[in-house]
Amino acid sequence: MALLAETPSLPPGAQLQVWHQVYKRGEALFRVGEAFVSIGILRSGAVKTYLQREDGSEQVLSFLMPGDILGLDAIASGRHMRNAVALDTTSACMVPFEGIDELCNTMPALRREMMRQMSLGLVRDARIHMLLTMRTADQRLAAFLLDLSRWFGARGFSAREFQLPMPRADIANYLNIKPETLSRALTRMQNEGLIRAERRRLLILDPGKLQAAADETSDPAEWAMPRKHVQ
Amino acid sequence: MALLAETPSLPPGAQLQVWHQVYKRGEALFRVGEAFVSIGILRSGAVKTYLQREDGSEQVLSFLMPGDILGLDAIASGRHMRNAVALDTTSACMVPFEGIDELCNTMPALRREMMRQMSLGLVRDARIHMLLTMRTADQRLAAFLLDLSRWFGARGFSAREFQLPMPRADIANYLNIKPETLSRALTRMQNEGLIRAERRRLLILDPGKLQAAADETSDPAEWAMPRKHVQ
DNA sequence: CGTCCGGTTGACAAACTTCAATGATCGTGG
DNA sequence: CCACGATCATTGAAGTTTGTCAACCGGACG
Repeated sequence: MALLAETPSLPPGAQLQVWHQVYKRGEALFRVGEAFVSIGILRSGAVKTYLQREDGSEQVLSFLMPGDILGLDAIASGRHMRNAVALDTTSACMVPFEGIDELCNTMPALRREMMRQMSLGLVRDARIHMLLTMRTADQRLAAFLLDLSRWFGARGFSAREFQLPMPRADIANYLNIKPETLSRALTRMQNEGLIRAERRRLLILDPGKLQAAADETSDPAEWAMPRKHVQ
Repeated sequence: MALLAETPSLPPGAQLQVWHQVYKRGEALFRVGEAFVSIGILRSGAVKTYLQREDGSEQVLSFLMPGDILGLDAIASGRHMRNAVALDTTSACMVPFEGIDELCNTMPALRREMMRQMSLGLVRDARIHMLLTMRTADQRLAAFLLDLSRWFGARGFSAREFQLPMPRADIANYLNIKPETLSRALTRMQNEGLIRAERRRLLILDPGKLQAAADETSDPAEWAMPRKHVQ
């Protein structure tokens, strides 16, 4: 998000107080209910966001990687709507929303970029929805690994070999399965030669088969084919 | 969304070409890939949005009710990112996004309202995420019915008795269960006196128990209690 | 009045969770 | 430097939930 990342090309008289902040593994960037003062752009490291259930268990909502923006869902209420903690040493660029809001009045480009980012957030959430509703744990895992792979690939890193930024428990929680199920799915994929996973190192041996595993359908013919009216 | 709903209080010289449109059950408001020209505010009826999977099956992403806004996720790419079809006779107020975008430059209040709406969309998606990751089909169903109930209640309708705007198959798809499972869950809840469901009419007999069913936890003690660093 | 579609029910199979135990790795303090 | 405990990950066996297949029912509609 170039427009938020730097301060050049600001109209004369405008200023945006921006600062960097570093978080150690486990530190909270913000918590549910906290007043919303600034959004953050992740610079390095990784972050997970999550909510607490009534029964006390937690639900991981998203993993954020460098370039991602935190806190946009807090705009409506002025309070943060989810917890965000660093999964590792993480640095973020914090920008007071007050200032952004002001600048949006005089900088149409910034306003459009903000809206674009929020729109992207909605698209991403739909993507997560599709991920969560895949039939089997293996499918979800395959799709998740491919997502990560593409993320790294798109940024010039190896799409074949990378470090998982989060522990198994968080991946399992995110995919809505138990860690045991995740572990079994991983070993299955290893035995079939799709991947190699040891600790946090992940090696994708056969991207094609991994994609096939993500797309796999139980039934050959139709499934829940859109009914009438679809033409 | 008052600011988008009417055209009064526009600055002199501004105009927003707004029109109403009526869709019959099954008609598409828009489809994936279509150029994004206008957002829609649902006036009456109900809409579902969905995406097609690689295997041809569909995944319902959301149900929209009067007051909800359609198409905000299309801003980033300029193309619609999901299909939207009317679940019943539906009227929507269509507003060209071009015009909104222009007006945002001169109407800070409109800009803020747009951002607020998108932010609300992000919050809602997180809510769906929490719904989808509930443990059992019964929990998801209970939570879903309560959501509907609150929606009606908040708008002056009966929170106890209302019409389900969508068929069973769509509810099941949305909750990521099979229609058979949904049917069984419904009969279970009827047998326990929580609800009464026949055809599309839903009667909530015991809201307290229904809420309890949604919150139910298998294990008494801890589950996935947030680990360290949570203080 | 028969057909079609949406919904329900039963029996069985598959996927996932639960409980329990073991192993590996890592940071910390003796 | 090593030992220790804690965390993280893996595995097995048994239990629960959900999916699958097939049949059936009843209202809507032509």
